[in-house]
Amino acid sequence: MHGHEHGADPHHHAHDFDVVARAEDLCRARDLQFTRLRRDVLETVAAAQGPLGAYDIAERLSVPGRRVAAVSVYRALDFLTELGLVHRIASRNAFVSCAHEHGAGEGLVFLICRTCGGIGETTAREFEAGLDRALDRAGFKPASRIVEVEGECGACRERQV
Amino acid sequence: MHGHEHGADPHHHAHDFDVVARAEDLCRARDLQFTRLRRDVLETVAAAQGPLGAYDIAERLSVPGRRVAAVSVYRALDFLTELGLVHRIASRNAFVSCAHEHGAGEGLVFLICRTCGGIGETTAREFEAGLDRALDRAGFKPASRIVEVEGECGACRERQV
DNA sequence: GCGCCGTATGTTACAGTGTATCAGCCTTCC
DNA sequence: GGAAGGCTGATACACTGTAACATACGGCGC
Repeated sequence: MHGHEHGADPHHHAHDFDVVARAEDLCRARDLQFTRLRRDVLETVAAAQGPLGAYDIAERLSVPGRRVAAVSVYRALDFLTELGLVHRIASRNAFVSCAHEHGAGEGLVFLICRTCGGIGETTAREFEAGLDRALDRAGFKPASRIVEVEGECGACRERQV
Repeated sequence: MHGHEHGADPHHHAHDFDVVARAEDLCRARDLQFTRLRRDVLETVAAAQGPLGAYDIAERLSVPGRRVAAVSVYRALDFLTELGLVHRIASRNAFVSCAHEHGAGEGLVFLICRTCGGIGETTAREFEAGLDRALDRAGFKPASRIVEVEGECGACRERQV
């Protein structure tokens, strides 16, 4: 599993090549800089099969003559995460790219496959609504949510049948 | 916020002193050892107002003459987490104690307060059901779930009105 | 041109998180 | 007594993340 499932109709982006185009649009629209480093980091994450750690990214971007420090990668990742182009997987301390548009109340869920190590996504509005009710009961005012499920993705289940 | 909210009727344990008793029962029932280190770690986590990192715990347990290494704390935390006596907060790399009984299909949610830094809990079966449907649609077979919400807890909201 | 300022990046150092490995200790079981 | 297994200690190491400061580059006013 190295793409994304989205909503009730899972579909896969084997390459996610359009993330960069989306990044350019977003940055133009908001008058932000889409620099070389940010592009490199985004492309690296998008090209990866699974989630990448910041130091992995730094290593992949470092070639003899140009060394990219992890701290620079973190800054680029912060920038990209802010724009929603990259997601952080808290339970793995790693990052994945994402070309989707994400709206509020969408109920974004990350699916972490134990077998292939890939990260999928799905959304569930109904679950988001149920969560909101629970938060309301508890008197808690939410600002951000993290929902991560570990298990086995469909592709890996089929493969081992 | 330094207790736990549970279900529709939030209640607080200011001290969680009964966690240790629960640990003893559990270990007796399963023929596991509730050693001094494990007890110390559990008591330290339970006594804390907010989540504690493993190194924090190690430091608090270390006195001149007895130094507790972080690695020992990790082992004890693994043990306690396995029993459900301690929860790991993935987005904070930290741990909290918990005296509840947790059943399957319960929909456990961690509430992380930005203001006081405390960790609350709530549960929402309906939300769990919605999540299960979304996972089913995506063809994903779940093994474990992490739901963490960051925001502002009820106590802090009242305090600043 | 020149200086100023804000943003992005480079560099180093450091703090925090987590695991691997080996050794010793203690209890239990034969 | 001796073997085996579980727990802890100790050291080293890898990985994750941030703080602090310096530098480079581009725009803008003069």
